[in-house]
Amino acid sequence: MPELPEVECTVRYLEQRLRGAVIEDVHVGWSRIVNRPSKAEFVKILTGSRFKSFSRRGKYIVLEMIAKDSDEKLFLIAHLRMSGSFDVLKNSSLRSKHDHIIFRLNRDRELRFTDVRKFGRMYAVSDSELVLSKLGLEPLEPQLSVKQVIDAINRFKSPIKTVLLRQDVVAGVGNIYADESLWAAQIHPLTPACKLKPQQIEKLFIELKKILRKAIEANGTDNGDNVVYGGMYEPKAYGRAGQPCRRCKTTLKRIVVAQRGTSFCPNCQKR
DNA sequence: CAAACTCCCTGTTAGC
DNA sequence: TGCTAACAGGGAGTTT
Repeated sequence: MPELPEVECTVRYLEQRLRGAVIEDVHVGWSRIVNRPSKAEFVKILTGSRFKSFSRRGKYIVLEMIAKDSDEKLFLIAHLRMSGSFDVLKNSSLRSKHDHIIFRLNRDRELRFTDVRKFGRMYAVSDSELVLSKLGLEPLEPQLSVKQVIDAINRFKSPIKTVLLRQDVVAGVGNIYADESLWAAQIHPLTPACKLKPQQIEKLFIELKKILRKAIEANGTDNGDNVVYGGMYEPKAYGRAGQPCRRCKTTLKRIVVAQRGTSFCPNCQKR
């Protein structure tokens, strides 16, 4: 499932391929993916618009557009959820049965949104905050301080993994990088967040940033489900239950936390 | 208020 | 072999 690094890679991919491109037509094959406005409005607003800037907030892809005949701001925002991905292709190339939204572009190209599970969501809004306002701290934001992270995390008594997954606390962390950072910081996923010492949270924060940067460089994690662009990040904990810990050789354990499969090392991630 | 559960989807896998 | 049922999982919404 795409998380912060995979989304970041997608944004870079799109920026490379879509700079200056114009949307000539929009085809919506599965309406539920368009969250707001209505399907008809979505198509109408975006037709004739031009890509202006490319960014990311948490797991959201934020594309600023130049509207066709309006001075109002316009953002095309997308969330890949479980299995969504974007591709920019020649319009003559073969379509997949899971291509649910197709933006026809100038120069005989198409931006295609493919999503097997159909959980992905798109928004066309004049103010990006309408979609992004509830998001929490941006982990790779350079100005973000350790104190801010400690304050954000320490007030919860729920398990630290549950807190890491909350997008309104820290944005962009999902199941993969929650397990990875907890393993790296040697913290048990069920540790109540408020019981963590500031030093532990600092370590967790530092490891999380390291892992996210490394994963971005590696083009993300390839977990087979969604097609990311050849992700080469190799998880140390995520998805490795039953296999030996890379630090101590103990067999990694699988438990369920917040309805999510969780792998950790029972030896070096003690409660 | 937080925590737990439900729903949306379909490919994959386990079970019979 | 071929079928069905369980399962996974991000996040919004609902219930506890």
